[in-house]
Amino acid sequence: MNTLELSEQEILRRNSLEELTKLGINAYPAEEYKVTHYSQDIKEQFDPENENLQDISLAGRLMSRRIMGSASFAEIKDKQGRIQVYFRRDDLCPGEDKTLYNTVFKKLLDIGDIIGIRGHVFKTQMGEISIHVKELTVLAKSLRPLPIVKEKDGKVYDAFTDPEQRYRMRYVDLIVNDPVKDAFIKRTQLMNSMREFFNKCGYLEVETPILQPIPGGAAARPFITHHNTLNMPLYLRIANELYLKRLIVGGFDGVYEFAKDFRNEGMDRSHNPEFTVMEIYVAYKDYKWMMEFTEEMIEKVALDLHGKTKIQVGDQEIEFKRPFKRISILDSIKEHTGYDVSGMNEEQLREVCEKLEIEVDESLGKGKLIDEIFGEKCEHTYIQPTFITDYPVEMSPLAKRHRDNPELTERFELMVNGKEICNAYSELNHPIDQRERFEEQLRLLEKGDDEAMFIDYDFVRALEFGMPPTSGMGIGIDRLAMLMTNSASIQDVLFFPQMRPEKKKEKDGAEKFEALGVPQEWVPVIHKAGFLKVDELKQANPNKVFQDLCGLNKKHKLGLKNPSSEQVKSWLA
RNA sequence: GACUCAGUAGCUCAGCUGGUAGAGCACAUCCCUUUUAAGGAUGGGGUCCAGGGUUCGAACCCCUGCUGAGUCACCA
Repeated sequence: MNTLELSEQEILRRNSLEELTKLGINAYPAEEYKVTHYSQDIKEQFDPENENLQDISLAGRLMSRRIMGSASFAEIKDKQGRIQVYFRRDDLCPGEDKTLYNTVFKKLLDIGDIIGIRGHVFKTQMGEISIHVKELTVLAKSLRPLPIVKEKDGKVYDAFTDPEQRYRMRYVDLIVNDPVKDAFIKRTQLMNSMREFFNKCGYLEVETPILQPIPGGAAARPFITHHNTLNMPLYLRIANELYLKRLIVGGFDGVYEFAKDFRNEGMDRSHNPEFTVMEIYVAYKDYKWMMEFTEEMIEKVALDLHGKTKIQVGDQEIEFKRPFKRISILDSIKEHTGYDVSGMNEEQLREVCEKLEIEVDESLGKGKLIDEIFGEKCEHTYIQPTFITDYPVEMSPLAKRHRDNPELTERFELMVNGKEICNAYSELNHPIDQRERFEEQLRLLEKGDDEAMFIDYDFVRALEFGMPPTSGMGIGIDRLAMLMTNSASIQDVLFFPQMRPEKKKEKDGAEKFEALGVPQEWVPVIHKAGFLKVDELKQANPNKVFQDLCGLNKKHKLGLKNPSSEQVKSWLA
């Protein structure tokens, strides 16, 4: 890489790396570095009375430095957090040679470098538990400057906030913004908590195909890919429901999967093209049982993560203590709009939508119309966890008909903070009914509903062998993680949210410039001057090019022999 | 996809009605043996997102594009 492409600070760090090498120090050593303690443990365990922790070693990233002549303070960040370390020249370098302190530590190390230290723990006059360093080892040199974030009394200064940079360079975000790490740790705890809950019940964690010939189990636009050997399209799964139910047919009584699903739809702060859903299916249960099971699971998650059930989300306090409120979707609509839509036909529903000023288009069937009304007028009002139950059969092609009303299904969704996070039913196990419902979806598809489900005949075949009565539930892990970590955006609970690729400026290579007669060593300088392509250079004013090049040569002390203005003119000719 | 806002030093941000770019932190040089977003002095660092236009003159005004954010649409 040509130094012209680097910032001043990057050049300095590369120079420091060379200096280290010259001193015989490998800035990227191969050996294991023995770590005996971590920052937080030290702070908790140190007892000045006992004079414990008198020979410890620790490794991490250098986060700040305060150099005062022959003594210095620095902060090291390891997996547990930050701890202050104290360097004194004559303790680090007891002999005549003070290079390690004067040169290596003070001049050649930078914020961001990864080092290992050995020494004893003590308390400073200011009362901060610190490590007095006797041995210093360079473990990895950092060649790029880190954003410097400072904090005092909980107030953060110069925070690294640009969302684009934070998401594109999550590693930097994680290094400098401490709370970011916590959210991701909580996310993993959340999944562990659920897993523990399911395993205790004896349910089996399984894996099912991500590449599916028929994208079933949900209504959504899939990603399509192609398998070369089979020479057929394959879809990235939008749900794993149909596969898990096949396993119930096969005789497993309880199966669950934490699944990455993919939907080729819009992106915003609660949608990412790939996201994580947990789906669980339990034989011989119904949706009423599943509601209780879900409550218990979510309450447990809240307790495991926060030690309490009341959790702050934005400016709302949400109480996850059981039991949650329950209301049927039709009652909810009646409550919020005054309209009793039960038993209405499509036309009547359209009229209601019109009166409520809800925009609907021709392709919508009965189920979708009801869903529109609910989504528009009711959904956002459910801040505290609420089960919405008994959805119309048209919008639930995989759910069993309600035991009391064949127009409805035994289904519930859990609403929290105005959003759906969970969806469950008594699973439809009547193969003939299932086939008919799929066929109804096909009619919707033909009508223009591009989200209606595909027909999966193998799934119907499985049902024909007989599936026990089963209840299934799916929960959006990202959405739940957002709630549990008080994150406003899904991007805050995904390490690497989907982004547009970074654009690299195209530039012509050296050979194209050399063809004009430009000496090779001048090509990077021309690039630096802003002429990335031969055509751009040719259109430029030769005098300006000449002056720019000489200027850059001087400014960056490149030590090149300046071309004559005639030579420059000849390049552009 | 529509609308709104934003893009200036490594980071956070100023920059008035258009007049050759500023601060804090970071960085460099020097001084300083328990400091606390710790110091003091001095200094270096910029394609003001890109491209066009208006103008004697554009970081600033206009147009187009790129990227991101927000609102909406879409998303059972």
